Amino acid sequence: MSDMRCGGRPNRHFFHDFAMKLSDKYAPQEIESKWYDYWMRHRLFHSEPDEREPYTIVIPPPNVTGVLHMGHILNNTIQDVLTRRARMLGKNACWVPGTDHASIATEAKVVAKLKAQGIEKTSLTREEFLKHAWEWTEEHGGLILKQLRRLGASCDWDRTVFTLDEPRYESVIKVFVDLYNKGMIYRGVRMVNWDPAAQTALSDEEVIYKEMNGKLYYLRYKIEGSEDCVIVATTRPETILGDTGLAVNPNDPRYASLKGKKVIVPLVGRAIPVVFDDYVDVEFGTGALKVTPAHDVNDYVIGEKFGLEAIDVFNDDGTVNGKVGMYEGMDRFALRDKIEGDLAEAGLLEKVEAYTNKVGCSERTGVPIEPKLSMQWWLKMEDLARPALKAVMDDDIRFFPTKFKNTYRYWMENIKDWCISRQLWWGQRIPAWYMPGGGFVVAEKPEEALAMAREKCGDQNLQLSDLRQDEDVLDTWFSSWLWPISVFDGIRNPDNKDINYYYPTNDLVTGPDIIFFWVARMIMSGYQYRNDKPFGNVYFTGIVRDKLRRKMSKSLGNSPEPLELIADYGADGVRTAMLLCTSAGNDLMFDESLCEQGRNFGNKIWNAYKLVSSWKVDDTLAQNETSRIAVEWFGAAMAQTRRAMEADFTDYRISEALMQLYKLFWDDFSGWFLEMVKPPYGEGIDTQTLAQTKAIFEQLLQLLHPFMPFITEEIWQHIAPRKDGESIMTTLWPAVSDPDERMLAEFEKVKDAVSQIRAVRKQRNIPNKDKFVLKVIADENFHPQYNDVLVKMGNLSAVEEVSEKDPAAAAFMVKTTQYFIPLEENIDKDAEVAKLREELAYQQGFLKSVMGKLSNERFVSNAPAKVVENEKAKKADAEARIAAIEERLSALQ
RNA sequence: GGGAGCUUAGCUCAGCUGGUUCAGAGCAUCUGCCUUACAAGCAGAGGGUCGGGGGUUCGAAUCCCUCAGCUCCCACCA
Repeated sequence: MSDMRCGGRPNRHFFHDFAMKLSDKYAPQEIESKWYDYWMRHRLFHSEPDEREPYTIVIPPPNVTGVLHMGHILNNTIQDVLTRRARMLGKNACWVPGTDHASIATEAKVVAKLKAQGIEKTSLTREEFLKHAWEWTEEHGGLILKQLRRLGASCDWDRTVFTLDEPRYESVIKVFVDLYNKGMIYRGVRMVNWDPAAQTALSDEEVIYKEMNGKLYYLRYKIEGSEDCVIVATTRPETILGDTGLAVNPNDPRYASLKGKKVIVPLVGRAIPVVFDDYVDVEFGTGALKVTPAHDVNDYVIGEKFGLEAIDVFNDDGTVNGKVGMYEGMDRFALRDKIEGDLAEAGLLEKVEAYTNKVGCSERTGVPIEPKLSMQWWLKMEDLARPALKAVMDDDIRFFPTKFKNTYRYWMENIKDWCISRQLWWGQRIPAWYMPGGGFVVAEKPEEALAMAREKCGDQNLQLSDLRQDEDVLDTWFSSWLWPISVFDGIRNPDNKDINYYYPTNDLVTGPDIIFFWVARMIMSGYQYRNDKPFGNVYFTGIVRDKLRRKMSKSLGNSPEPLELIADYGADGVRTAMLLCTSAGNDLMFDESLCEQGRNFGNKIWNAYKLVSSWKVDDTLAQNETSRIAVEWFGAAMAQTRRAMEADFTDYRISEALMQLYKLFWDDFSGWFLEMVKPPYGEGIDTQTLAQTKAIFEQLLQLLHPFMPFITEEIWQHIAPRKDGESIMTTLWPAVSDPDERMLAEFEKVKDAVSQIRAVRKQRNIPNKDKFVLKVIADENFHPQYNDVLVKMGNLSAVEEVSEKDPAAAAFMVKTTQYFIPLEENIDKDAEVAKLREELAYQQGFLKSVMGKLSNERFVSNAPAKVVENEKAKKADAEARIAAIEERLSALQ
């Protein structure tokens, strides 16, 4: 993109030098790295506790080996805007960055990488594997945080942490031991979601249901001692190996005769009892359900109820084990096809239908989950959930948008215990040690465990080597749920300076997809370990989609590469693009053309600065009236915007806040203010106006800085002399003040008049250079104090108050005021008359509707007085306009 | 199967507790302009019976009912 600066010399800027030639177009590339380095060099992002009010955000930690995608751009742009704004409001802003070890995802990547090198994980010891994993982490780790710097993220990088670094590791272990000692963690055999690819248990939240095209198989189960059979529909015929029962609904007359009977499992030959349970849906399939307690959650429940055996027929990798003595070693999906064939051959397959159903799949590996009975560690959730639910329902923690409160409540009220153990190596290893004679002890350190074991066993000669530590690690979320506390080391040192100062944090910016995984659990841990909420507000972002509403994904290839976008449009441009199309909780349709808009805005700012910097002071000049008004009016306009932005930020309508500024800068500042104070060609500008313009420009830059940090710093550094180490980011935002509403309203009329003058010029083909006198019949909507503005902005020779209408003129109205532009050539009477009639008809229609209301007794008696007054004013207004139009019409004819 | 949300200009969306900030914004479009900051620009203009139907009300984009379409979340239908 070096051709972006074609024609211009390379931008080389020096502090305090704003007289030199600036390039035509804003070239963000070198400017951005320059200022980021400057901010870093002066440690401007760093925060230490002090007497100021803190403002804290903890980053949702991205996967340590992840790379930046558009979702990160969105999420982190918002966090940066919030952080920079807070900083400029005088708060001690601290945005803590970090990464997540992402146990399953990272372990899977490392396993795959080793496999590519011909190394099987199973051939490695735990220590060897972890060494590889750490190497991988160090090689790829933290790249994403470096990429965030390109975006301008003002994180306190000195505070960068990792969920698996030593303090965080120890914190997790400490919490595990504590919860165990409180009786909230237990070990037990339960039906878990088993991922045969990763070979680990998963929590319910890690299972996603995918619609899959499959088949519904109708199998024949012979009734023992009879030639009849029961037809059973199933989507998983391979699980017949584990069938230990057949269930039918007790109210189903078709099967009433089966009471006390047994049926024979096809191929397997096992005789299994028929049980009667309401769970069975008479409508589905044939109304008969095969029961496989070891491989289906519902079947497990039925099995428990009727004392059916649970036969686990699969190995951990999803292949058939030797328990049944058939099909041993086959993969579960290969088995399905094989069994279909074998059943058909044996005449035990009634029919097969196409069938789509939802299959639970692993969030990480994508393979279908195998429900499996397994010994795991569990965390009781009931007590944890209670205060966490209350906090959100009472708006102690506020959700944006609020609709997620419902989702949250439903989950919290139906919460199930959390399976926290994972059969992986990459993560915090569960601090439980098994004793030779059975039983286990839980302790933070091996030595403590040994002491406890000796105590428990009554054997003082017991050695550490006699104990066997649990092989499993903890769910990644069991470390990230402590994040707002652990980043400040508040678990290990609950009374340290940082945690006491920064906690609770202020805002959390994250996606609704992890509301249960992460948000809810952080709230729980917050109350458990700090007795306080972890954050005050949660801003839920939407999903970044392309303009066709498709989710951005690698496979579709519809996701732009963020760093390329930044290279092409500048970080400020990309940030602006993101912010322009986002609102809390709504998906956003991202289109690269938005980046153009963002870039164009940067260019607009750049050019405005170029203009101002080109002005030469003429200190013999006094400030003219137009400039005086411009400064005063713009102050009011800026105050109005400032106030509106404050409201927008309160509601986290960040897109709106930026749009307010966008319009203020583009329309009001560039289109009106600068044009008003701009000196005529070849002339200088008075000292006061230039100073005031620069002061205004600086304030605009300050307001813009949280959104567009780079360009605002660049110009701010140019616009006035700065010391090394000074930065716009540490200045204070202009305070909120009340705008001069009266002036704003009056000025709107002036703008309207100017606009109409320009329209007349265009309609009549009057060149912009040609000056003329504007005549006006003054009334209460005309404010002569702005005549100089009208003259300058309308390019008039003068404004003249008259009392007579000028029929030979182009006329227009602002509110009730009539203006005339005398024309040298005769006007097109017919066209003018037609136009006036059209306007007349509109006004008459308007008047009629107003009169309709006012003549309606019920309206006058029921509506508030204020509303009625308003209608009366509208009536008077319309009447005045109609009178004016009619007069003009008669003058023309 | 339950729950939540959405439907307003060509596109993306604002419109809070019904009444001149009610029909708006940005982008896109059209028409003029290379006007000495900016064509990545300037000036002007067009464009919507607020998803359909019904109701409440003096008055509905706004409240209620109903239908249609879309989206998301939760749930064990084999």
